[in-house]
Amino acid sequence: MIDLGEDVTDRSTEPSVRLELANRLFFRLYQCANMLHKTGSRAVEAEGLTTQQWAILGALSRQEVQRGMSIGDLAKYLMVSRQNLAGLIGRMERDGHVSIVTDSRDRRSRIVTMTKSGRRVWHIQAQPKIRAYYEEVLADFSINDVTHTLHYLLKILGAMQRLDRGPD
Amino acid sequence: MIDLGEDVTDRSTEPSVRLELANRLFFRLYQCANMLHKTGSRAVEAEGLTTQQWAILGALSRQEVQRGMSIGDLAKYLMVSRQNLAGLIGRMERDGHVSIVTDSRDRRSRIVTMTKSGRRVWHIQAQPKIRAYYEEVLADFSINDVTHTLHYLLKILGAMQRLDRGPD
DNA sequence: CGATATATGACAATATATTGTCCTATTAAG
DNA sequence: CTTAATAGGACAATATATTGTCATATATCG
Repeated sequence: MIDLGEDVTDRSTEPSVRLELANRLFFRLYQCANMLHKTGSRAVEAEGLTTQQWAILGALSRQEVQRGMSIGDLAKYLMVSRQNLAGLIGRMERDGHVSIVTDSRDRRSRIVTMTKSGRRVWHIQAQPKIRAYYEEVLADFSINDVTHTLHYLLKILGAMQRLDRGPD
Repeated sequence: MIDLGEDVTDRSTEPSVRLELANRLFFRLYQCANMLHKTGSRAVEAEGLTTQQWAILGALSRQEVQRGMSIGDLAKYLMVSRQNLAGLIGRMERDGHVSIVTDSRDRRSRIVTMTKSGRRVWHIQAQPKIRAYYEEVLADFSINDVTHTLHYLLKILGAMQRLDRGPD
C-alpha cells in the first residue's frame, strides 16, 4: 500500500489516548475531592465547621427554604445517605447551629432549620472566610473558566447519578 | 445623563455573579467527590476494591515505579496523610493485593509493591470495569471536553495545594 | 378500615480521612 | 562520633461516608 502522506503518528483519536486522559481526569478528581475536604474544612475551622457542615448551612440558608428542609429532602439535595446526614445534623445540633422539629403537616417528617446562632456564624463569620477561599482557589479563573468548569462538573455529576440509580 | 444604549441589566461582571458561580462550582465539586467514591467503589466492588484502593493500584501499576513506591512517596503522590495511607495499605496487604518490604538501600523506608495476585486483579478483572466506568461517566464528553475538564481540575488542585502548604 | 408506602430513628460493620503525639530505627550532616 | 533530620509504626480522637437491618410512627390508597 502506498503512503499517501497521512500522519500515522497522530494517535489523538485512538481509544488509548481517551483512556489515558480519563485515567488522569479521575485521578485528579480523586485528589480534588480530598483537597476540597482538607482545605475547605481548614478555611472554616475557626467557626467549628467542616466542608460538609458548610454545605449543609449553604443549603439551609437559601431563600427558597426559609422554613427549613426535611431530613430526606436535605439528603437528596446534598446527595448523601440519610444515615450520614443524621450524624452530621446531630453534631450540628450539638454545636447549636441547627435545630430539628417535627413537621406539623406531616408528623413523620422532621424539619431542620438554622438557629439564630447558626445564622450568625454562617453569615457573619463563615461567609467572609468562604469568599476568601473561593478567591484563592479560583484566583486565575475568568468568569468564563468558572462557567465552563461548572458545566463539566454538572455533566459528570449527571452521569454519575444515572449510574448510581441503576443501569437498568 | 443620556442612556447611550449600554445594557445596564448586564451584571455578568459584578462580584456577586462570580460569588454565585463559585458557590455552585464548589457545591457541585462536593457532590462529585461523594459520587465518585460511591459509584467508583461500586464499579470495582466485585474485585473487593474501593475507589481509594483503585487509586493506589493505579499508582503502583505505572511503568515508572515497577520496583514499588515508599509509603512516603505514595502518600505524597496521592495527596493523603501517611496515617490514612497506612490503613489503606494494611487492608490491601490483608487482602493480598500488595506487599510491603524494607528498602535495602534505606532501611528506614518501606516499599509497597503489587503482589502477583494484585496485578492479576488489577489488570484482568478491574481494568475492564474501570474502562466501562469511564465510558459511562464520560459518555458525551469529546476528547476536547476531557482535556478541558482535566485542565480545570489541575488548576483547582494547584491552587488548593498552595493553600494547603501555607499562605505565607 | 386495613394494607401499604413513607419518613425517620437506632444500631452495626466497615472504610476513608484528618490532626496530633510519642517512639524507634536509620541516615545524613557537622 | 554526636547531633539532626527523616521514615515510619503505633495509637488516639474525631468526622465523614457507605450499606444493611429492624423498628415505629404516620400517611395514603383502595
